[in-house]
Amino acid sequence: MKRSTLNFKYSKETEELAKLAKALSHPARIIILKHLSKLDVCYTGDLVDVLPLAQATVSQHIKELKNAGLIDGEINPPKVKYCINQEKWEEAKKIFETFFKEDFKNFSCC
Amino acid sequence: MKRSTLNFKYSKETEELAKLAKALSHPARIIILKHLSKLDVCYTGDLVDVLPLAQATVSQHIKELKNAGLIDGEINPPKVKYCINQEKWEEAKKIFETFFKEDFKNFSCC
DNA sequence: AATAACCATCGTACATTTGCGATATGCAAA
DNA sequence: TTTGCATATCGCAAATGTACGATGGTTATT
Repeated sequence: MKRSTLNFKYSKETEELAKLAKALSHPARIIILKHLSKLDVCYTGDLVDVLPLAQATVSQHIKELKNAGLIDGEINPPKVKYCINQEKWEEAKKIFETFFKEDFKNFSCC
Repeated sequence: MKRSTLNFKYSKETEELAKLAKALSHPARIIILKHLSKLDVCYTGDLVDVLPLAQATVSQHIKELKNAGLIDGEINPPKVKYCINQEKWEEAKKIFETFFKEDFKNFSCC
């Protein structure tokens, strides 16, 4: 997609926040993360059971969470075990915290 | 879109988090929110100046943030003044905080 | 070797998002 | 009244996201 301002780059910080937010922007992916946070182990089949979606679709959502770095998968055929990536999760937490910590100077704007 | 499980509903909480995350899922919208948090007043033109996008596109992103409830606009022709909706902002903050506060039971999973 | 179980990936269809130029609106100034 | 300014909205094109059935690969079981 074209940019009206040439060579413009969003900051790494901004890009990362947007990317993480996008990973969280679908209810199914929220459910997956919540589910993973409550179990010792978790297989794809477990997730298919708690979601109103076909196996192929769940697998796709899992893939996106992996791409965002929020979860890891351990292949143990014929099953695949998933879990939250602690390090990335803490990073995400901090990024959102920082964002929402912004001070307001416009208390009486609108 | 069809659901493989009939009558399934995501919880209000989950839906709201996903909705807010979607609002934050584009770098331009992050910039807009950050910019608004730093100024007493802010007009559409100011935002067009700091973004690599055409006026029509910026206007569209503003509209989405309004739809998410995160910002308010005060029409004052020919300009429109924008600001962050404090109440919604605090609500969003809490929702993300709660989500990231999840305890982990799978520390040694993968 | 054949079968079954679990899961990722492919191909496809449709919906949504993103972006832009053009146009419309509403007010202020000339 | 005409002009100009700031902005929203429209109409369109391209890109991306969402969902599914079908297929294929890997391992365990028979």
